[in-house]
Amino acid sequence: MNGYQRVKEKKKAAIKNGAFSLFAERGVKDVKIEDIAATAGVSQVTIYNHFGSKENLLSEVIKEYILEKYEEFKAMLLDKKTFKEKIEAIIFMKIEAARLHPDTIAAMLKESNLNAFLQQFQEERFIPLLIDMFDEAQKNGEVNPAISNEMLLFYLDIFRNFPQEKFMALMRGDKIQHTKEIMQLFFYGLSVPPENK
Amino acid sequence: MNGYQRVKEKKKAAIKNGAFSLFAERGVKDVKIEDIAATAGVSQVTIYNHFGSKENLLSEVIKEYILEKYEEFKAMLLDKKTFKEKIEAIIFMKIEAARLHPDTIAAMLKESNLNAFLQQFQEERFIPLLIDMFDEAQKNGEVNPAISNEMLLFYLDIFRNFPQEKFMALMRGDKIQHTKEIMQLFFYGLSVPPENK
Amino acid sequence: MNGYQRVKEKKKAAIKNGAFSLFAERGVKDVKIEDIAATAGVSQVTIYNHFGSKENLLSEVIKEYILEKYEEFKAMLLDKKTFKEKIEAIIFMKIEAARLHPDTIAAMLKESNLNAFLQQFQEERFIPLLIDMFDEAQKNGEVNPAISNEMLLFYLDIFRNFPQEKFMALMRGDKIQHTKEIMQLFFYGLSVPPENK
Amino acid sequence: MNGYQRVKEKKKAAIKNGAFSLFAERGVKDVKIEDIAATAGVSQVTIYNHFGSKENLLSEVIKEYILEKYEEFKAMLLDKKTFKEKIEAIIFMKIEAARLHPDTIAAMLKESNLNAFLQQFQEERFIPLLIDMFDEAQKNGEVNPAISNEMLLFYLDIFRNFPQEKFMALMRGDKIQHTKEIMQLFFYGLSVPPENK
DNA sequence: AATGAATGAGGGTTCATTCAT
DNA sequence: GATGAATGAACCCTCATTCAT
Repeated sequence: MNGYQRVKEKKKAAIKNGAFSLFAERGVKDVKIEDIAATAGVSQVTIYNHFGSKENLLSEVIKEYILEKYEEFKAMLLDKKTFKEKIEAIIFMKIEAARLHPDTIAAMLKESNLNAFLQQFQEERFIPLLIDMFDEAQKNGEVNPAISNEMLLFYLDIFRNFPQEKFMALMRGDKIQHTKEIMQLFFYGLSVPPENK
Repeated sequence: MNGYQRVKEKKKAAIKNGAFSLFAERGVKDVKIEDIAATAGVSQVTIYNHFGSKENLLSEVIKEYILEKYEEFKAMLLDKKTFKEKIEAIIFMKIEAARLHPDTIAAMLKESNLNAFLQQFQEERFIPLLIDMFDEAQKNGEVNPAISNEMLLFYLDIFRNFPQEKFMALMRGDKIQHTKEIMQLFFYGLSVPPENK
Repeated sequence: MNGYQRVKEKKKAAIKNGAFSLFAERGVKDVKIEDIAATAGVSQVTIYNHFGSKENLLSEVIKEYILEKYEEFKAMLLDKKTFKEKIEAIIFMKIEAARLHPDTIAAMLKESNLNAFLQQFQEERFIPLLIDMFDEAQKNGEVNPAISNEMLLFYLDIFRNFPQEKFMALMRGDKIQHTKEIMQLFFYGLSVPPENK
Repeated sequence: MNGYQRVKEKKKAAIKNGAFSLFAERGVKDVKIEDIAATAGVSQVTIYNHFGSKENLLSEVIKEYILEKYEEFKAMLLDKKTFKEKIEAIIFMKIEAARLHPDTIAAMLKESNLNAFLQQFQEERFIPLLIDMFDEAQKNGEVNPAISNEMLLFYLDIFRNFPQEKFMALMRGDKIQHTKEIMQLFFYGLSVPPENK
């Protein structure tokens, strides 16, 4: 890649970054091309030269975001050793994302026409990683072996999509205590956990 | 109520119902007043005569929806006797709502300027009902008494806001089995429940 | 006229009065039928039953106003004896009108389709009165006999149409002194008046 | 100035000119953006790109007009030597304006939100020029020194605001004779002027 | 005769996108 | 390749007026 192309890629990246932030902050419908152009310090037409349309820009932005998250996620799974650590890390990755762009990511996905892509990505990449993780935990006796794979994924999703504002409010209280409680709820639900008996 | 008023109330109701459905289906921004008018079988101006503005119509529609849900909720709590039944009912109320208007209700609330109203409503009406329910369950030993009120509310919220599409997909499988599993997760988390030991 | 008709006429009068005030205050274009209805305490349709259209209501309102002013004017001319008194009264009638509805009367006339009527009324009724007045004053030596009728009318009009806000501001100062000065200007212009020589 | 700017300025000027004419002819309320766009040979949106809103366009148009008139006025005062010439020129400037846009300028000003600006402009720019002119004329004995500044300004305003249609009608008669008469009225009022005695 | 309800015909404004330099 | 300027297609909302009771 020569110098010229590098500059070009930088511009594209600047546009994408700005667009992502704006989309996440305000929702796709409330972001004008004009805003993205201003944020990236380019003209509106430059955006069209690079991306063709707003919809297209949105798609590219989301794809990049998903890929990035996927790599991060895979690395994390390798890094953490025990099941509990992994679960904890998954939940906190979600929290971090939520803190940065409170729940508009989901809205962004909806506005996009990437359903097929996203589903495929999910099925072929994310889910296998999780299934492996659960399989191992069930073998180790860390997870109730009676629960089906699909239910486990669903359960995890429930925890990964908890309402952010509420969570953030909670975490402004006794953070360590609350974290313990959440993990407890995740592993033992409402019942009294064995170690307390 | 005279003839005029009866007709008027009917029209207003027709507009509200149509507006609610459209808002929930497509998102507020993607619904034109023209669409609502066509759905309700009136002219656009009639909508303005009744509601003043799109924003106002949105507010009224949401307020009505919330109040309705609240009454339904209160009645349900009185009807169900045990804690488990109540929890089950709560989750299934949410599911029913989700089935009818997949997760755009939240988006509607965001577009509205009812934040203050909603928060107050939540704090003064919904939450007291839930706190009472949990208190009683903790006294009865049905719920771990070490868990704080705020954490219990948060936990319930997690379950009430689980991702709909996934849930609907799940329920197209073995419904009874899955329901049992969800309740188990809610009460015992990932751990092996006592009765299975 | 029976009781029924009397009530009806009262309603019409109430509508006209309200309409006149509103038209004069805000300008015809900025007054909605709705406003007039509210001011008169009737429904919009009642206004249509009585007047047929906004334009028509405007016409009737103006006609009535002009006729009233004409009668008042005629009476005043009979009442005042000397030419100076008459001129003074003319100017002050104009001022009074201006104080009540600052310069929107002219705008009202423009919005109406009464040009023909107004011109005829002017020519056949108002102007003859004024011409008589000037003729007499010229015969008495109170007015320069070299000035033509049309120029005299024009000169009078100049004084009757002076800018209101400025005048009102002036009158908040030394009223008596200013009134004297205006009369002096009218009769002697910028030159030093004879009595001061 | 590059090619872009030149074209842009031309377009802006074309829009302003067209807007001014239309506003003056029909009154602000009766001019649609669509009309202005058609007159200037651009699309409606171009007008919004340049001026932001109808109200803003009106303001800019008025401001430009006022500034232009001010410069013209100042130049004229320098050009004319004697007091009488100046007064005559002032009156005829007004007449010319009236001939081009019969008394809708005032209406335009009313519709605008420039009251503060106009008042300041008046007080800081126009009035000082006139005060100087009168001061000098009073020193020279051309004007009755007993008349206060405010009254002189008011008197001049009266003459500058005389009813246009009437004046135009008059001027279709013996123009030179009438002009002489008006000047006479201005300087000597209704009384017999000294030179005729 | 009077009213509550409804409406047709517009008018201002916005925004993604294209044109011309 | 990048930009300033221009635009078509909508959308919200208003108001004089008519309909139905």
